[in-house]
Amino acid sequence: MDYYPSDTELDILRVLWDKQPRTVREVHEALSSIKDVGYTTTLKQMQRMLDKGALHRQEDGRAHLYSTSLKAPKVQRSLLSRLTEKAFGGSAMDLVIQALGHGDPTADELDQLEQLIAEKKKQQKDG
Amino acid sequence: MDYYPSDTELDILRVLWDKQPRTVREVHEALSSIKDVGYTTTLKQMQRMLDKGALHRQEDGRAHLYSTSLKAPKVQRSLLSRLTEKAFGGSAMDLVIQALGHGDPTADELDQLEQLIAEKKKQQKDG
DNA sequence: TTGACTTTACGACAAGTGTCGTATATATTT
DNA sequence: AAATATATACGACACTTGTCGTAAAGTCAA
Repeated sequence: MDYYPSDTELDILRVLWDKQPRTVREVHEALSSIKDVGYTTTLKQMQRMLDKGALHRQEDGRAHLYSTSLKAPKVQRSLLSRLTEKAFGGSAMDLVIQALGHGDPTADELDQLEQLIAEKKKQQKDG
Repeated sequence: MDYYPSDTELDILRVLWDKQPRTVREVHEALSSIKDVGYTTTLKQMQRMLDKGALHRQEDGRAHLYSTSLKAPKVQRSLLSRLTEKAFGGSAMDLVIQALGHGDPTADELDQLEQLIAEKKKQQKDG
């Protein structure tokens, strides 16, 4: 049911989330800047994602234009909940604390987070 | 270099983190409560983890006692940083916000988190 | 000692993943 | 038109993962 993209698939998804649609060449070039991989490797990976329904495409002359209809937040959430389940015994808070403890958040981010916490607390009081 | 346990490996690690050392039988029984899997499957999985160095073992009569020297927080951190990298474009804060937004934290947990944030802010001011 | 159990050791197999090489068709450039 | 470049389609291969089946060896009760 759920779809948990592999690391390489996520590389491709991130490129498309940044800008869609793109040709294989464009995706490949974006990937090249972060890792060394052959063009046909990227092509194959994208074709497999097409088969799975993670991508779709339209003709563009001799080439193809690929897009994804998967939404980043949704994919992120499913990956997070799997990790929460499997590595943190189901405790999302433990995960948050670990993630926060070893990151290097900016002041703005901390403020943003405080605000989110305040909202959560309010929700509890009200509902 | 880094070791990213698979989901099934994590199932086994969590059992051992809870109590060590254990025999294959014990681990298997713990796993049986959460999923339906054959004894030799668990055995094989543990043998593979032994090969990788994720587990070690000592004789105990005819059976073996398995343990892991991997520490939960360390494994959790490496999984988190991979996810941060691959699914959140490197932003740990985005991950935290997603994780928090869809969890259902208790008041205590929120307090704990606020305290952590306060510490972080203090660190910024001081250092 | 003969079964009945329990354990480990192996080998196997299907899926999925990461990576390419080659072939084929279609432009483009000389 | 011939050579060159570029796209897609395919097939292959090595590895990993999840799952078992079966064999072999050790243990224990009848």
